[in-house]
Amino acid sequence: MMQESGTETKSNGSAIQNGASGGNHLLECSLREVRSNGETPSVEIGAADLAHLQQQQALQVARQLLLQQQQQQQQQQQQQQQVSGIKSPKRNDKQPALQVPVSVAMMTPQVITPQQMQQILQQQVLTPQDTELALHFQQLQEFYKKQQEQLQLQLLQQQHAGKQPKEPQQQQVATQQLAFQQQLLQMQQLQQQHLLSLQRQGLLTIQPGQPTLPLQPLAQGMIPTELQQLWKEVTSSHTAEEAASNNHSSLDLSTTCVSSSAPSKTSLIINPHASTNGQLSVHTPKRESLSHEEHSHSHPLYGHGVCKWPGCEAVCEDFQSFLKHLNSEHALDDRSTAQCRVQMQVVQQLELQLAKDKERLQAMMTHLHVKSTEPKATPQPLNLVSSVTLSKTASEASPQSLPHTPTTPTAPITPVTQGPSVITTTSMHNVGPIRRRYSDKYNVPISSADIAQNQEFYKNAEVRPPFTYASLIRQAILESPEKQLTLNEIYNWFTRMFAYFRRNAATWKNAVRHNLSLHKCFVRVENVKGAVWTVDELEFQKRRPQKISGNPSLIKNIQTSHTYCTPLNAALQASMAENSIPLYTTASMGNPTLGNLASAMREELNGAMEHTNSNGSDSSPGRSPMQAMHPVHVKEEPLDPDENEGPLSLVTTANHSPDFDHDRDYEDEPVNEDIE
DNA sequence: ACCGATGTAAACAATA
DNA sequence: TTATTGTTTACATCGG
Repeated sequence: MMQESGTETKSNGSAIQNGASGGNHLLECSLREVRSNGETPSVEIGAADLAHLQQQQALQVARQLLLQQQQQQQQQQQQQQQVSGIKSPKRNDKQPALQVPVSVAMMTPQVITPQQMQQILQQQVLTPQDTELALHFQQLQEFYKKQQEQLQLQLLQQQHAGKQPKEPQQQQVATQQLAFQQQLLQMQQLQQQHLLSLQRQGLLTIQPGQPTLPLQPLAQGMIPTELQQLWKEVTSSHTAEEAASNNHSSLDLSTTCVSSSAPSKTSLIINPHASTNGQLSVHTPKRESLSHEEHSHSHPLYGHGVCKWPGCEAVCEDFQSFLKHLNSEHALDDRSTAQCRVQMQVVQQLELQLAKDKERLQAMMTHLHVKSTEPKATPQPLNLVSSVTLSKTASEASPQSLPHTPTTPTAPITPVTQGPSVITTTSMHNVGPIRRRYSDKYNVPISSADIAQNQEFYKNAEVRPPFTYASLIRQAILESPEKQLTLNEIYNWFTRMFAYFRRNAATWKNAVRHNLSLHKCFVRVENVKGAVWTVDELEFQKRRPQKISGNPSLIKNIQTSHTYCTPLNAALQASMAENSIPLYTTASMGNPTLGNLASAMREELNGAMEHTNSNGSDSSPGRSPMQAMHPVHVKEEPLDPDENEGPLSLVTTANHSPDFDHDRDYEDEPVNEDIE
């Protein structure tokens, strides 16, 4: 089982990495840019709204055009059937596959209106954390916008080129449709990746009670049955076509080849009325190319010398050749129409998904906003970490009460790990333990919006804290009044402070023990009650001297500085800005009661900010360590019942309050309970 | 490529 | 006997 998990993790991780190099990159970069520039998300979103609205309108027009065209084709088909009666069964089967999705896509304009989005964003006073959420929402929107833009351009291009008759190029149809299918999958992956990034940043949290993954609907439910059927047919016909014309590239089709080898096969793929449209293919650069030229080489369908028509990737030396290629190879025909239909399906589904995500976002923002303003008057339990200002909310009572999206109660926002948690729920079962690396910390915005909020965040969201076990253990010990804790008390601290550690107890407890034994900085001291663990600060500081070796003075500063959060935050922001790391702004870093945070955070960030002037504060024992926490990622636990540890009712500490009895509940929680 | 830090898994022993 | 605690080893991953 373990080996399986490990393997899964590895492969998953690589998959994610590969995906990270995809189209999302630009979006993420731009987002970072926005952040670094300090632009307000509201402005950005407002601009995006306008663009979105325009695109919606254009898209709607395009849809109508296509719809009309399709209707015309349907009529022609009926006429043709009546006259000739020559129809292959497959062809008939194909017809609905191509048309039904179109009608669906056209008739159900389920798009997110800018008004809706703005409503969401304006409904609440944006806290820094909300701002971050808004940014991510914008990021999502940008992604979908690009999708729609591409579709729109395709439609427009077809509209112009459609007046030119064209010859069916069935082989190309098959090939390109297959490639288009791949492109669709790629788009899904992009969305998955995007959602992954959201989740990795803690904006989407694990919700054990919700089975559905964000992307699951996209990969499964989101794909209409008709579309799947179309794909199947495309795939099968592609195979047939390959056998028939394997000597020809998809873009190097001769009329002879098409007419001799593909007629019956193409009928499986494309609308048989293509030839009845009365459109003759004239490979003439059209006037519309002028409009394209206006865009110069920024044509959405052209980039890096390659045609970006879905599934095409034909090499075009220059823009002119691209335009020729576009007009000749992607004229208005059944193939292009079908591709547009598929693309519309894609866009439609993406819109639907966006709507769902938007709802989630709204719920999240509402939840966070409410929580941030939520009165926190609940009496604090007296225990070893009683000094930590903990606000106990109802949601803390049980991991089951984690934030839920009201709109998708059955669709859990999957904790995203480095693995493929966004793929399918079933695949997640095998996702092995994820590794927390420094890079994770860097890539994740620092959620320092509010210490209390962060605490709440990690206490309620099963997001892995971006700290090493050693740092967390140390923090737990330092927070205790006597700077010493039993192992079980350390356990309790973990489960109390992090929802993430309320599951998979066997794993992380083993890690805790392992760290305690491994690191010299943890000293076991025999006590009356047994053994307690203490921290040897010198040893701890010596752990990674190389991290700040570049500037020895930093060590001094770190070890001696008692400036609290604000300077540290400034340093963090500066460093993050230098590293183009998106980060939250700090809302309450200045809270002196939170001074201790730094110790844990600093340890984790030192390595990342070697070049940063360390204004970090020293730890202030007895205070919260959570001054800055980065939602990194959430690990998807393997579904091994053996992972469950029995209730740890060993809390012998007198300070242990009944309020924390739920710690046991966490440990009782089945590891796989949240999955699905 | 190597090494250190880290995380995970597991075996094993001591102890309550 | 069982669970907990503690130690140790092995392996994988990542970044320097």
